[in-house]
Amino acid sequence: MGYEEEIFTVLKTHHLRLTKTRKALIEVFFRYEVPLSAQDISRELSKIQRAVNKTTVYRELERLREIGIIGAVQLGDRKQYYELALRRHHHHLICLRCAVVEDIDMDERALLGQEKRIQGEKHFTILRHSLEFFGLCKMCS
Amino acid sequence: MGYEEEIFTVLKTHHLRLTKTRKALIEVFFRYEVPLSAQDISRELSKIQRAVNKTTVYRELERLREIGIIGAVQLGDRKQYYELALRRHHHHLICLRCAVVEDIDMDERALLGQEKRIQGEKHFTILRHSLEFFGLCKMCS
DNA sequence: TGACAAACGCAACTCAGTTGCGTTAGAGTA
DNA sequence: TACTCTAACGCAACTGAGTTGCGTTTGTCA
Ligand SMILES: [Mn+2]
Ligand SMILES: [Mn+2]
Ligand SMILES: [Zn+2]
Ligand SMILES: [Zn+2]
Repeated sequence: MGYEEEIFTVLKTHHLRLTKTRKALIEVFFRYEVPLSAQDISRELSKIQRAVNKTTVYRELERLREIGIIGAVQLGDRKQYYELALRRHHHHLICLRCAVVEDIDMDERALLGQEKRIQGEKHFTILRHSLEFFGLCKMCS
Repeated sequence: MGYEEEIFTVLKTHHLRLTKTRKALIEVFFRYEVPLSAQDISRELSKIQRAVNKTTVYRELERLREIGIIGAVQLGDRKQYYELALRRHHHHLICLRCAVVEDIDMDERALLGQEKRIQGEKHFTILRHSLEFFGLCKMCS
């Protein structure tokens, strides 16, 4: 079963319908590898003649996040960004000048070790972490 | 020279005056070890009979950030938080249920190694990183 | 094909932060 | 101490991201 089919199965188990809007919105995430904001989504849907009200976009993003299809990312400005949660865990490089975003894979074994230590010391259950790198991209530095 | 005096010297070199408001605002940061929002600052200033207009708070926070006295932190909600930049580099544990925030120190040697590798591979100049841990605190888990 | 809940659009709203502009007040100088 | 210059301040109006309530439409399943 491909990723898209898997997603549609997840929707079904949550009694979420496969509307044209929802399908188009999920496809937007498949077409971009960078985190997208509500406005990004709106713009992309308009481009393909599937314009929707912004309330729908926000509600949809929240629903997809709740059921784990997308995940929220914070890139340092006041917006929420989202990306497909099925991508393997990774972090981002964010250019402070041109705002370009790049996915970054890294060996997190040391980090997971630290998490384990912190959980023990602080009696805090760590569920997730956010790690983003800010700086200047090739073009801007 | 103590920290406060050092800060006041920095202000002077940037031609920033030592107003009652600015002094009180900086002292608020010294009294709390957790990141503070503009509203937190406003509330604390009101408590000590030094209430100021919110525009002043926002402008002041931005100025202090520009000259490096405070640094911005993002804790997952839509607000900006700030803390004294003179604190040694550290990260945070954030409880997803009660929102309590705790400073966390960790060995970042492995992380700095990864940064070096990324800089080389991606031709991206990393200037800073944000690393926050989300989960459930002792009381909430 | 009918019923029912999910999805949708719209307008009005909230909340964090910003802008323009006129007034007030530190701080260096006379 | 008074003078001057500009940083700092308050206020009102605004912006932009996201939210809410509610009435209407549409998918899905029987
Ligand atoms: Mn990504
Ligand atoms: Mn801290
Ligand atoms: Zn760049
Ligand atoms: Zn808690």
